[in-house]
Amino acid sequence: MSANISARPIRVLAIDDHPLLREGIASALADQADMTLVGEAVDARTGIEQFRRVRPDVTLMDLQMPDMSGIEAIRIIREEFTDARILVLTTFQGDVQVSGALRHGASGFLLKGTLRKELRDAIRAVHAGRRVIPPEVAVGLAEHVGDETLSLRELEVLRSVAGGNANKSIAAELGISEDTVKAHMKSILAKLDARDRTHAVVMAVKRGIIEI
Amino acid sequence: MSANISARPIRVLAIDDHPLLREGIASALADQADMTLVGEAVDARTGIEQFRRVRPDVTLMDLQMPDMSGIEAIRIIREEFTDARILVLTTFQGDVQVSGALRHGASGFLLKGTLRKELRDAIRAVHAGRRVIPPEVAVGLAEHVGDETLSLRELEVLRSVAGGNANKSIAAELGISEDTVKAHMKSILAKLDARDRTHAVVMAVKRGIIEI
DNA sequence: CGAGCGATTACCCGAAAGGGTGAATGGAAC
DNA sequence: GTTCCATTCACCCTTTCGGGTAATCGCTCG
Repeated sequence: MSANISARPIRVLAIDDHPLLREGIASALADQADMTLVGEAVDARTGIEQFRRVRPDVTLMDLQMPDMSGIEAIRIIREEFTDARILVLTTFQGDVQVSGALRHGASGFLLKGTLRKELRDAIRAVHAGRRVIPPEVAVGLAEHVGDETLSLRELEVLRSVAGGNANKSIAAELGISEDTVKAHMKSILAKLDARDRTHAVVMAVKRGIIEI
Repeated sequence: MSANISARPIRVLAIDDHPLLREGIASALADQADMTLVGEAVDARTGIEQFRRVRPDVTLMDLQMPDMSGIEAIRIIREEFTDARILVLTTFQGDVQVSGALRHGASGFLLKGTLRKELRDAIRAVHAGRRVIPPEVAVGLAEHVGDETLSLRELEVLRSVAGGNANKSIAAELGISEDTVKAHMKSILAKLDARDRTHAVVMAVKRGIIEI
């Protein structure tokens, strides 16, 4: 099944703030003739710098990193290098994170429960221009296709709600009337199909819309 | 710095459902003369079985596993083997998870951002009978020492609140009066120092008291 | 056995939430 | 320019929430 037998190996860059996981990736690639790990980075900023320097064929990227969201990093890289192949390596963070990453140019996903062989197959597939979406991720995505997204203002309101603020406080915080906050809340509840503000926060966290 | 130069090596068991991370652990231990990986398991059940079979000196255990909480697995192992040394390898899950693991016999913690060297030093320290608590974990713990814990009933109520249920629904669900639910809510808000039910759910999730 | 605690219920009260409806503004897209 | 949409605000109303206070019951731990 190994492609690239005689061709130059697939050059891989790993961007992840978990040293032991990077170690595992290195080990999974070490004995493969058709791929080689050409760089590692512990955060998004150095990851992007590394990308510019080594120009990897495939980049493995974590979504949660200390300095910047992986999605933002993907956007920046793909803006500069349109043909960059980026595989997101993460625990499932909700459909919104996933669709955001895909929208900004990710080529696929790998859950961290991935086996060595699955990792290697995914790298080859992505390098060959295919998309890699594990079934559980695809299902999570499918559950919310066509859902309306929250507006920026609605996100601000929802984050404040998650902080335990009443509509009146949120109104003061955002410099708008309480009635307006209520209007936003109505829209938020409808869009998230939530029963009350608490449920809305829970749904938003589950779906990767906000973090707490 | 390596202890155990002439003694028999420290026998290590790794229980974690992330294959690549286990690979990283294996790789970090591979070139160490004074320690050896004697077993691996992907879930708590087989992890406990493995423990009984190989009797490791030090066990590395993830807290989130598919079949059983790592804390429960720690309890079971320590009930049978009082002198088992267990190192919890996890992303920080909130003070309640941490204190629960310590209470049930964990010897220490390692965040998944741990370096190879830190992992090896921690294994040696735990094997020597010391506790290993990273500063950030200790700080998280310290912030809530002396806090009252939620009763079982309060947990049931809070989980239902997180599901978007009104007090009246919760009352029906639990077969008690709405006034009783309100009484529990008052206690929950006080114990978690939360401003409203939404805030209470957020705090509880952050602190590892409930999962969503 | 009394003290303490968890669980239960009741009542009163004001504040907050949320549903319905309608409407004005302003910017972006077409 | 007109349509679409986010944002803003208002008024109505009922339901729910949350604070205060007090009491009963049963279990456990000194």
